[in-house]
Amino acid sequence: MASRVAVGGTRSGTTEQLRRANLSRVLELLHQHGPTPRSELTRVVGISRSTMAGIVADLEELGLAAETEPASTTRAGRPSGLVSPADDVVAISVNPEVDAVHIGLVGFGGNVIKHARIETPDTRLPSVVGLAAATIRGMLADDPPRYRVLGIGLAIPGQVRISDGVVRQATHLGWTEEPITDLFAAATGLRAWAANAATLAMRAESQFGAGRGLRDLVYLIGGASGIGGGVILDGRLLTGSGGYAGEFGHTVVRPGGVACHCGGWGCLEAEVDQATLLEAVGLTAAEAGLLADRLTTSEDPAVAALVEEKSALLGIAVRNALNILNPEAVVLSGFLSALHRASARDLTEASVASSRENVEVRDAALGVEQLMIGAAELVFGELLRDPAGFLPAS
Amino acid sequence: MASRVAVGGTRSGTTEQLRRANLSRVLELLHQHGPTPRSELTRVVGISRSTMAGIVADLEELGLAAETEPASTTRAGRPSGLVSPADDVVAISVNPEVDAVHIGLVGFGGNVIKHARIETPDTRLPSVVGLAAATIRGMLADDPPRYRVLGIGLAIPGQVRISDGVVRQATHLGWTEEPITDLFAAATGLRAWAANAATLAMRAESQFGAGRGLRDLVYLIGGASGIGGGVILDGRLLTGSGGYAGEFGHTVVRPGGVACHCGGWGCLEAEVDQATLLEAVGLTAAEAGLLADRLTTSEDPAVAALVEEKSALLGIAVRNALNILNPEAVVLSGFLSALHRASARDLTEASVASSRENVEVRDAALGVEQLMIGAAELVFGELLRDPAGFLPAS
DNA sequence: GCCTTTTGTTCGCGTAGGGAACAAAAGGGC
DNA sequence: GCCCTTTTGTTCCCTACGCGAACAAAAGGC
Repeated sequence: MASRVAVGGTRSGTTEQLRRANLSRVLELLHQHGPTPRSELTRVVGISRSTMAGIVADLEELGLAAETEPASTTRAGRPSGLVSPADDVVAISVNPEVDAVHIGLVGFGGNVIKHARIETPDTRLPSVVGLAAATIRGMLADDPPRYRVLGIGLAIPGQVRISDGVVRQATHLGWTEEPITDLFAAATGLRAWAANAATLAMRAESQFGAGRGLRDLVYLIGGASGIGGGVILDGRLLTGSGGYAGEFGHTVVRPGGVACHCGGWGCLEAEVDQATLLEAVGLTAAEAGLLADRLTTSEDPAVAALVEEKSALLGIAVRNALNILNPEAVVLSGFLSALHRASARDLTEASVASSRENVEVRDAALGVEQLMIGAAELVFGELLRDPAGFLPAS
Repeated sequence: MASRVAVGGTRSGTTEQLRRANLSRVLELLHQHGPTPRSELTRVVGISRSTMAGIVADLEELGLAAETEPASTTRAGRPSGLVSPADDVVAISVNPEVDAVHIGLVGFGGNVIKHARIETPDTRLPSVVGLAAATIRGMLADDPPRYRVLGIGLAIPGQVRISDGVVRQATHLGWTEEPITDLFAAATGLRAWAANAATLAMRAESQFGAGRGLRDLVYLIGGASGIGGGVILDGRLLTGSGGYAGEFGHTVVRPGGVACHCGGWGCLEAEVDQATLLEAVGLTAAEAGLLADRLTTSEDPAVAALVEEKSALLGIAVRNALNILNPEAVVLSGFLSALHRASARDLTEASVASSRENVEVRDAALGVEQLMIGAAELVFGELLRDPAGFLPAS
């Protein structure tokens, strides 16, 4: 109903912002829905045919879209050209883990073109940067160059200050106050952006996964190191005043309960953790992928009781989130998804009736490519915000 | 940094939206900051002097602003005309309570021009509408007419469906599924909008009270009928997918605790209620205004213990809100403010460190006019969204 | 009294988008 | 197979908006 018009740069030219905003709008549609007939773009955006002609021409000139011959038609009337996002424009995704680095090449629409997992025991930052830079060079070593690279998106398991791309703390990797985007930029000559991995996982699910098409979404992800999450409201990522919103891991689910490393007691993260569940079914940390299956098939009554107890606690956190945020869906990922699938409990029960209407609890839909897509979204998001302003600088 | 350009109506004319957006922007500044020199408007909005001249001229022509003689100058240079919001443009506020109806006349900037409290034991809707309509006629009975009335804003103690202004349920007044805005429109010939009273109280505090100037805000209000609240994120009211976000009253603060009418157990609203506090210090419901004073001055150790217990429970709800939303401030109103002032407890304690940084707990700043201002904001909000589009129809 | 500073005003320019008229490309009926 | 209808692309002109330059106006300072 209402569209948003983002201001391009600091540049003046308010009439110019119109074109920038329209370029952004159209490219966003292509990114989200893939190849689309020009006539449909015209309808959806609600501008005149002549204007849309100019916009598509601009996008073609920028090399961001291509108009191909009309697809097979079904109705009468002159067929409309199919506008597709450029297939040679890519973002590079990097996700450092404790024992490996994931590196990917992702195009428009969350299309993962390449995905490599490079094992390494060395998590020191210079080493990781070097390894990643070499891998990236390898991926792009076509002659003539096959891809136009927009930049690098980094999914970091830790706190990241978005404004300048500095890793404040990534405990598992032993990084503190590292200007990681600058390091990657220097090593590769590409622009780089970084954000928290859980946030990016949500972003991926929201755009192309379980949250596709939803405007209001709560995301909860459970991993070895705790519980993270994020919130999308009215189609936009909730950041909070300091950028630290979405800490569902520290929702109180049992006042006076287990002490949490945050200094509180009874936090969701302290009360419901992956290690306890793994132990109950005899799995190691590396086998976390099998958790859902084991929890479901186990015939041990102790396991059933544990699932029941933990999912009740998760239910309290979900309930609070529903009452406060009234989203369309709650998406569970990681071991929380396993817990949810193993339990018969309706996690929305006992929420205020009006907030339960039409709420759905879903499991994450994107598999191992979740983070590659999320990290790439970080880069594509920059492009989509102002397509004409993004490119000339690269 | 980023300005928002709102789409006017369904009307086309994308270049026209620019002017509409700029009119909106400038009028919003006048509404929020009062009379402002034109040169300052030019600086703040960041457009050229010539454009601002046209915008101010448009606003004057619409009768929404007036440019007066230069104020007393202090620096060199040609003095800039002072642009003021029109002082004859008003919204009418209506707030039905169980034993009375509040009716007000409010101008730009939350300026309450008139405020009447009409006692009535009859809460049946037709009776309330009739009473209000008569009072409104009386307030506007100047000849020639003194005010230009934008419309009526209704602050309802109950659930309201914003989209069509239907009261879904107002238990205390005994209303169910009432098309209240239509009824008021028919009775007065004015346009009407309705919303939940707690939401409007927050809106008032956010614009002109304790939350003035803040972009991220959590609001909690405690009244005789329970605990309500709302959230402002990135300067915008959080509505949720169904419009029922902000139900802090049903945050779980003691799992398995007191049964709540919502069907759950241990909700904040069930665990912390006004009646219990009033009883402890020997006040009646009508004397709720004295609560903060009595709680503070009481020397009864039982009262102190009660305050301690209840504020600890409130703290859990606040903590959850902080972790999930990371706001700049939490504003407490009604008896929650009384409880907060009587307690020495830091309500932000035990939140995740990063979410506590720079968070402030404040008490509501607007007094009895809070709801009059909030209800008027409902109407002014419509005007400000698209000044040129709003007026011609009225 | 003149200079500087700041702001309002006027005028012409560039750009974006709308709309009408026409052209093009498909299907459908006879 | 031809003509009509439908839908869309294209071209051209018009309008609205905002910018910027040049000039005018109104204040303070020396």
